[in-house]
Amino acid sequence: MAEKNDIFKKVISHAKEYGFVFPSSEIYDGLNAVYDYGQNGVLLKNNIRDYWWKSMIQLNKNIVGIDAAIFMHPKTWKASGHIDAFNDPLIDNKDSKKRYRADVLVEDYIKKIEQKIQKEIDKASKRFGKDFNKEQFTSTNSKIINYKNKASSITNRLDISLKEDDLSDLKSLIEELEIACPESGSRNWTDVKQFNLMFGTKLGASSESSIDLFLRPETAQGIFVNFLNIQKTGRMKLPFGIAQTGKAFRNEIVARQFIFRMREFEQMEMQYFVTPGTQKEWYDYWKKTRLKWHYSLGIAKENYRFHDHEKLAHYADLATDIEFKFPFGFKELEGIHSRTDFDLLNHEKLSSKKLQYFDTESNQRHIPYVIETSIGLDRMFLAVFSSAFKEELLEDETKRIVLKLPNILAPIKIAVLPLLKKDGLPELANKILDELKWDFMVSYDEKDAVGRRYRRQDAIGTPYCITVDHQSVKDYTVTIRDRDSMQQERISIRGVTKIMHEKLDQKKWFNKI
RNA sequence: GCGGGAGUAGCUCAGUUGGUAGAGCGUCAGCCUUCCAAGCUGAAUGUCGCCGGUUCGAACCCGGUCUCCCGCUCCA
Repeated sequence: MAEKNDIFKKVISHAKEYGFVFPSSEIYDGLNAVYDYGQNGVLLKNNIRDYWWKSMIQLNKNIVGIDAAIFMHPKTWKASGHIDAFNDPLIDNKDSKKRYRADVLVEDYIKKIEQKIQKEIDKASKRFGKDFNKEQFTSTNSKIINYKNKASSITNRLDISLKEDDLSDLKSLIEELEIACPESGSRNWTDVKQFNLMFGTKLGASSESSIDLFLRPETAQGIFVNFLNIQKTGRMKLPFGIAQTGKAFRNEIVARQFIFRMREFEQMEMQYFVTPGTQKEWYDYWKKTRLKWHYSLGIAKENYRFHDHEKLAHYADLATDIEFKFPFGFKELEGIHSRTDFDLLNHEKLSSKKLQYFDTESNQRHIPYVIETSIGLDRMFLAVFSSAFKEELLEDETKRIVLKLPNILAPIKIAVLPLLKKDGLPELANKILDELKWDFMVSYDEKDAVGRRYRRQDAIGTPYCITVDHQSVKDYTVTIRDRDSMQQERISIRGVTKIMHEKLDQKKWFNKI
């Protein structure tokens, strides 16, 4: 564990030292769980996004992309269930240090009363046998009437205090009912605190005319509200997908582990709309397809695993996570959910607009079912970055720190290095740079011994270094050095662009998906 | 949110019982070198996380606060 922790620390340091990730507003001591991507980080992040985008949209005839706004109509979050589900009153027990949802504690108490009622019914049923009339018994037995009254008055009070956000009454309720911590039996509670996982903001500059908004906690809803627009203007037929990437915001209670759980983060989501009844087969299809996408990057397969959900979210009928072995253990990287018609159905109810698909074969209208694939871009960044980070011991026992990034994701593809800073080598190197820069992200470096420059490129994961030496000036050839093997080959300068295209061929990667 | 650990140069860290800072690597300028870090010369860089207190004097002691890592909790 200490060793794991060690590697994670090194990964974080490396990310900063080489311009990948910085704490946000660092000169002001940073901001909790907010990070900025640096000059190399932004390239890596863009490349990951691009690899995902192309695999979804460019390579699939029936998937299109959109870019929906971060601000959405407030009703969106009512329909999506986030207003209810992302809004929890929490209470801590001071003795056991355990945290509970205050409303759940009360609900559990009500359940216990219901169990008592059931017990009375069972007892009576046994006693009276065939003659037992449940209706009559429950409506006349004074014990049960008392229980029922108590339960319903608690339920009422809970509903009112939740509706009116009366947190102090919620606490009074817990105290009056003498609810104890299930773990420790202690009744030493903190005040109830409201945790709203959605960030609130206001639309409109003046305070009278402004309305309350939320920053989106997921990008998916931007797709659902545009479902009809896209289906109609794009003449889309089921099954079809809509994909988008973009920022989402969650006010996490605890945000930690570097860029793994941030309050502002980027999602890459695709909603696949299917005919009801076919969701299971498409769920299986996307499970397989998404795992193949991950495998295509060449990161060792044992770093991935599925984790099927037993407890399903309010909208799902099937759900799984693709988990990745981060330096701190296996954690969720991507979610694949069968979301049923939950979202479209609710948007239809709240907007009073029909969000249905007309199936010309069956001549019937229906709300499509949805399979969602949702991956965190920042998590993917961390997965790629941490698994690429290697400290190698070379044969001569010197240490080499190298980022073995998949070529297609590397921030800089090629570094052009004149062996010496004289004899016309820099001039020739710059000529090569000027040719390559139109096709590739290229960097140039002439400072220090060439071996040191190779190491600098290794540290940011540059797959190829082109070195211009004295022979280059004579016969117009250069050497290409491979990051992973550290081997060199000599090629003609005339064919350099073509050869680099072959070496960095995108198809090689996409064909594995 | 609770508990534990930590914050000194870009990175890793040292700093003796309080006397206002150092090293290695890196960076920059130059020299030398035709191919895998650590050759030579020179240089820059820190309000010792921040605020306050104690003291003649604080990187060091005390209080608060911010940030990071770990455990618990939470994570539609």
